[in-house]
Order: sequence, then structure tokens, then C-alpha cells
Amino acid sequence: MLVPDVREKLRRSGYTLTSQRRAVLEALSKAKGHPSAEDVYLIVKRENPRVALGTVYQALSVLEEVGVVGSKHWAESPTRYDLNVEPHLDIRCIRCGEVSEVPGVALGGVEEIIRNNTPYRVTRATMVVEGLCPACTDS
Amino acid sequence: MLVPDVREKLRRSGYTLTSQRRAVLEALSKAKGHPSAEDVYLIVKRENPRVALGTVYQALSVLEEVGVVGSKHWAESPTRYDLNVEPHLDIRCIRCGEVSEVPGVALGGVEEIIRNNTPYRVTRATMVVEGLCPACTDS
DNA sequence: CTGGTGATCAGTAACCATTCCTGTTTCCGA
DNA sequence: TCGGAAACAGGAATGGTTACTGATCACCAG
Ligand SMILES: [Mn+2]
Ligand SMILES: [Mn+2]
Ligand SMILES: [Zn+2]
Ligand SMILES: [Zn+2]
Repeated sequence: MLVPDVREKLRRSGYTLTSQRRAVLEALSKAKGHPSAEDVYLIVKRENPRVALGTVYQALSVLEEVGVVGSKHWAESPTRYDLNVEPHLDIRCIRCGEVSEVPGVALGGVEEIIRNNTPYRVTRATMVVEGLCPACTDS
Repeated sequence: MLVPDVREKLRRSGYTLTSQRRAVLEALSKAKGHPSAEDVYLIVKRENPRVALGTVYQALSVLEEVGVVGSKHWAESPTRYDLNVEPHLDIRCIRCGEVSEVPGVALGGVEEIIRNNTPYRVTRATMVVEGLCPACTDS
């Protein structure tokens, strides 16, 4: 997502695009995988050593609130963050802990079914999948 | 699930059905909802005040391992446990925290699709849904 | 029975991801 | 330029969960 778009989404919720928030976004795109808040923090710190871990948590929370960042929660793992905010599938290896994306599985339809089958106002629906990655299966 | 069946499932994995594990199962069926480990602990303690919270965690973990208990993990909430181990939908209200079951949504098919679309050996797939319950929407 | 052996347990300390708090800095509009 | 609000750095606190340790229990061979 382009910087002006991010700035606009923040502005609509009354936030500004600060240098720390921009650094968090850059770290997320550098990480390319599904980093934890601490992973992001370590990357940000390489270029801006004075940033605090709490600031990274807060920036991620704001960026998620305005729809620029997504997050998923697995058991036995810190929260993982993602620039891909569309409904999609991520799987976590229960042995090595790596998270990767599973292409070709449409989840939008499932969300629609959920929305039509509950008296709740659904705000979020994520599929959390665990398994053994190919590398870990052969060992 | 009947006690002899539970005992057999435990035995197949080298465990025994101890009084504490039985008490945890009873607490789960009494709670009827989706209690946290601490909720279970408080119920167990009413009849057996000497039980430790750690024992409840360990019992839940063993019972889950042998397939008698299921668990789900939401953000901003402790892990919730459930006697319903079939693939099904649970939704958590982001305001009051209550978890309830959504009937009529088949998830088995989604799990099948996932299994056929990843090089992983899938061991677990849960749909985690959040929203506002009817009571919390009107207030 | 009875003694031995490994599993389980109670109690408590430690862990760790995340949030909270406080004083300081930065940002932005008037 | 100035004043107020938002954001931040640093560090302390929180809370769910796990790890550890010595005591107890269940089970079985003799
Ligand atoms: Mn992803
Ligand atoms: Mn359920
Ligand atoms: Zn792996
Ligand atoms: Zn509610």
C-alpha cells in the first residue's frame, strides 16, 4: 500500500503518519513473512535504535485499527502481523514455528456464511491453522 | 462422552483417568459454555479445594491431546475449553467477552479444502470469530 | 499383601507477551 | 511563534501459562 493511502486512512481515524509508524510498515514489508511484534521491533531498531518496543506494539495496534495491518493469534506463539489484510489462510508449523501463506483457499465465502448465520455483528473472522511444514515432516 | 470411553482414550496414549482429570471433565460439562482454565479451576475447587491451578492446566492439556477436549484461542482472552471437539464455530463478543456456539455452519468442508491445498500435514484448523453479541449491540 | 517404580499432583516460582504509566518530545493548527 | 494535543521512550506492572520440586498416588511383579 502506498504511503499517501496509508496517511489518508490514518487521517480518517484522527491519526497521523509518524516516522515510527512508517518505520513499522517498512519493517513489515522487509520481513516479508509473518513477524511478531518483537521481530518488527528488532528490524525497526536497526535504523532507529531509540524506538521502544511499546511504541511498536502501539503502532501495530493503530495500523491494524485503520485497516492497513492484519494480525493473527496462534496458541504457543506471540501474535503475528501481516500486510495482507484480505481474508486468507496462514498456517503455522507446530515444530519450527514458521508461518506461511496458503494460496488458493478462498475464505471470503465462509465469512459471508458466518455473517448470515449468527445474531452477532461479526467484526473479525480468521482461520487459524497448524501443522507440520514439509521440512519438519521429513525429520 | 462416557467415562469408559474417556478412560480408553487416555489408556491408548499411556495415561490414566485420575480423579483430578475426571473432576476437570465434570467442571467442563457443568460450565456448559466455554470456560477458561481458571473458570474450570474455580469449579473444581468447590468440591476439591486442594486441587492446584497447574493441575487443571495439565489435565486440560492431556485431555486435549487424547481428543476429549478442544480449545480455542482469541486475542485478549485466555484460552477457552470445550467438550465439543467437532469442527464448529464459536464466536466471542468483543465487549462482554462471552463465547457462544454458532449452529448451522459447516466447517468440515473447509478443513478438507485446506488439507488438499497445502504441503503441510495439517493437525488443527479452527475458525476464530469475533463480534458484538445481540445484548451488547443494543447498548 | 508388599515393595518398587513411574506417573501424577500441589504448591510455588519463573516466564514472557503485552499493557500501563510517567515524564518528555514532537506535531500541528491558530 | 506559541500552546495544546498526540505520540513517544523507557521502564514497571500485569496476567496467563509453564516449569520446577518434593510429596503422593496408581499399578504391578513378586
Ligand atoms: Mn498472511
Ligand atoms: Mn464450542
Ligand atoms: Zn516446520
Ligand atoms: Zn456481548
